[in-house]
Amino acid sequence: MSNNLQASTQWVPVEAPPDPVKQIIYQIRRLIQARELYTKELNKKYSVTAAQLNCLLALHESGPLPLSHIAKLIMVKSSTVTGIIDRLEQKGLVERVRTSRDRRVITIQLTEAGTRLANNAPPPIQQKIMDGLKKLPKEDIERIVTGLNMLTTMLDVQDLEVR
Amino acid sequence: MSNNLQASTQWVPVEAPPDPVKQIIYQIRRLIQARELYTKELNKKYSVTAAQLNCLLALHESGPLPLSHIAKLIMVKSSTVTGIIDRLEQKGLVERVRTSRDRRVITIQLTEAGTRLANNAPPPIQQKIMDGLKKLPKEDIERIVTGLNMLTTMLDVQDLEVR
DNA sequence: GCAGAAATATTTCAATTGAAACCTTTTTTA
DNA sequence: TAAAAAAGGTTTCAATTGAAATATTTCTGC
Repeated sequence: MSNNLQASTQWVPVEAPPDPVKQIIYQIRRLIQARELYTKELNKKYSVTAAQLNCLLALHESGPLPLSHIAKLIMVKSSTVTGIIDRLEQKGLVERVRTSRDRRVITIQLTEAGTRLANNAPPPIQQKIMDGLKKLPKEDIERIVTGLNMLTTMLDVQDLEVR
Repeated sequence: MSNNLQASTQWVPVEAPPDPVKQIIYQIRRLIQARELYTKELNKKYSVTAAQLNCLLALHESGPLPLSHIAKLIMVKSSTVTGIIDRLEQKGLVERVRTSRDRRVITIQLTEAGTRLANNAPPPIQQKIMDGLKKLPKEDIERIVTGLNMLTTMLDVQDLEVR
């Protein structure tokens, strides 16, 4: 994240845990925190949150989309998307239309203002990660991919049980 | 996460992106989602969320703590902790006391019920990750650690700028 | 064709999250 | 010592998130 955020270190632990397994936990928490701080900063500077920006960019890239499709693209539940679209609509950046033959489907499309914003949009955090990653050698990227893959696979497989 | 969650696949994309950099973004999102789903499930089954559980376990491990110290341990802002402690206090699991000589400090301590719960607590998601990780060979763990390290370092360094 | 199942979207709800403003108390500085 | 700054907590606020319940529409099986 930005350096000033780095400087406001209220939450930064005194030292990183030495146990590698705990390190991973710690790094994941940092990842999530980075995302949270980023969206607040984004909202302050551009009046758009990360989730909203993701919607806008998805629409900009793929054209008008049904709400459920947006949900899949940005990987959140549809009840969450409803709220995000509500706020984007209030700002006049998108609109809900019923163009589909299937009358259950609500299609979301960018307004002119929305398109303008999407064109001059600040980078979403994904972009920041991408920019950073591209500077790394291929082996490192491969390493990160496989590592994360193992992690998420693990989380999907395990069941919730009392120890 | 658990298999039944795997089964309710509304948000699971049709296919994982092939570009390694995009894969990383995707895996991170899955990581975050896993955490979110886990806390909901936890709350449904045990009436305690992940954040609350983390507080309880921190107190159980380290004894009574000032609020600001808890914030550092679980890596969230103090305004967030206030809310979490509020809810734990309502459930009678912790209590606020003023034992410190410094009268600004509020010390949080487990009640008997809180201690009981901490002793029979379901595993926090950290534990699940740890359990899974421990089964992996050391090189893999090392790989994940370094990969995540590079990622978070990257996120800390970069600045928020319009492209 | 019709009853029941499935899909799409919304509403309501509670929890989390951090910023900002604020209060109280302590420490620093002049 | 008095004023200013810093530190610990709380309050208020808006956004995100997913579950559950609901309404509407479409699809399926008979």
